[in-house]
Amino acid sequence: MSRKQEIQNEALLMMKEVGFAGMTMRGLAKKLGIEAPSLYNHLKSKDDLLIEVCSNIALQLETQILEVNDIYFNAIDKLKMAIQGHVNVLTQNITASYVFVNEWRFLPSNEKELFIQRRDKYESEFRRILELGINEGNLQFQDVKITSLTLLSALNSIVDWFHPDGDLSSDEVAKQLFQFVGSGIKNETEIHW
Amino acid sequence: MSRKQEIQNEALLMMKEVGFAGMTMRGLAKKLGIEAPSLYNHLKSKDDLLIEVCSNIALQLETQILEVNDIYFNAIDKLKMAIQGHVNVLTQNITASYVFVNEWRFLPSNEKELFIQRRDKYESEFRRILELGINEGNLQFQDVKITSLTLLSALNSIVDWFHPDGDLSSDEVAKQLFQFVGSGIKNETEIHW
DNA sequence: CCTACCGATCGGTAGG
DNA sequence: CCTACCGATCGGTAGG
Repeated sequence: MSRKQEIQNEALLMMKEVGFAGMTMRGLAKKLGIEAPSLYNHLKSKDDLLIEVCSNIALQLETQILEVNDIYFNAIDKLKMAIQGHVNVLTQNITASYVFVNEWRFLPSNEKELFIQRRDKYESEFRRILELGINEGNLQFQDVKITSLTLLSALNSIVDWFHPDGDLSSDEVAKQLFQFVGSGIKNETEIHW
Repeated sequence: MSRKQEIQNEALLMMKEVGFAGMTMRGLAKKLGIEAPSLYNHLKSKDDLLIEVCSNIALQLETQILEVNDIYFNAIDKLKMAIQGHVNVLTQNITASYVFVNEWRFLPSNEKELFIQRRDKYESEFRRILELGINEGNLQFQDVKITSLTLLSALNSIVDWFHPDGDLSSDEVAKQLFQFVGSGIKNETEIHW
């Protein structure tokens, strides 16, 4: 692992623990056993550490959803795949994903705007799947936009509790989250608000 | 509105915009048209501003869930009420709730520990409802703990997009979120993972 | 509510 | 990767 990656990894742990604003370059250097100015031989600013992790996770998520939407499948299967893919990216980079979810809003303004655009695009790809399911007659939602936002937040919430060495695999988590969208209440039960 | 409340309100807006760590007492004072040291006639520390908003929202949520669990009702109705109550508290204090959801982890350590305890208690009250529903035979979940965590995150995500002057009322949002838990996928649809 | 000010700490640079 | 250091800014206090 290169020195730069070591720094990135340590920075991730620190950003998760105290937030991006709470992380100091001196504190980061200390954890690595070097002096703060030495960090700047490997990166050009503190902001860079946040930018790298956010765009890294974003790229993985984007790649995954585009693959799903490129395939000719029905919406239910696409939804499964999209959820599975999303959960996989997050669980395989659990610390980075925690920072991605919780600290992206502290990106410098230019990168923040770009990030928001990418996030909105990603959300719209998810929404496309839900809309396909409605057209196919297999899904029904009052408001697709709210549903997609809520679904993504539900998926992202795994960064708060998932442990890679726990008893649940990424696929098992994905399965549960998929079922959460549609089968919590048994079919026999009458639902009137 | 008292001076202290004016300061709290302005602090909320600023914490939402730049985060608790990003908010400075000088910046806050400037928005209020006074000098930074003057703030300390109304509060004793910057931390106090965060503590107050977090415990304020927490108390409202606790009061509400205990009411629901005190009533003799079936789980489906309780779940509706709990969701409705949660959504109501958040929508009626939308900026404070945003800070509550996103900034509680920057509470000073003593208050943070207390907060986590209260949050866990709240989550367990929600879980009780889900477990009641399972016992009644109207609800089914693979893992109740994960479901309750996911559900609460889904509910909390409204702080990201809800606008009090938008076209959706608090009750309409609650209704949609309730349906999200259990009726996204039509009953006729075969679900096999 | 103000002026004057404190010690501490920040991200980052110069130069080697 | 280091020492030496910069200007800027932080939360907060003293005293009125």
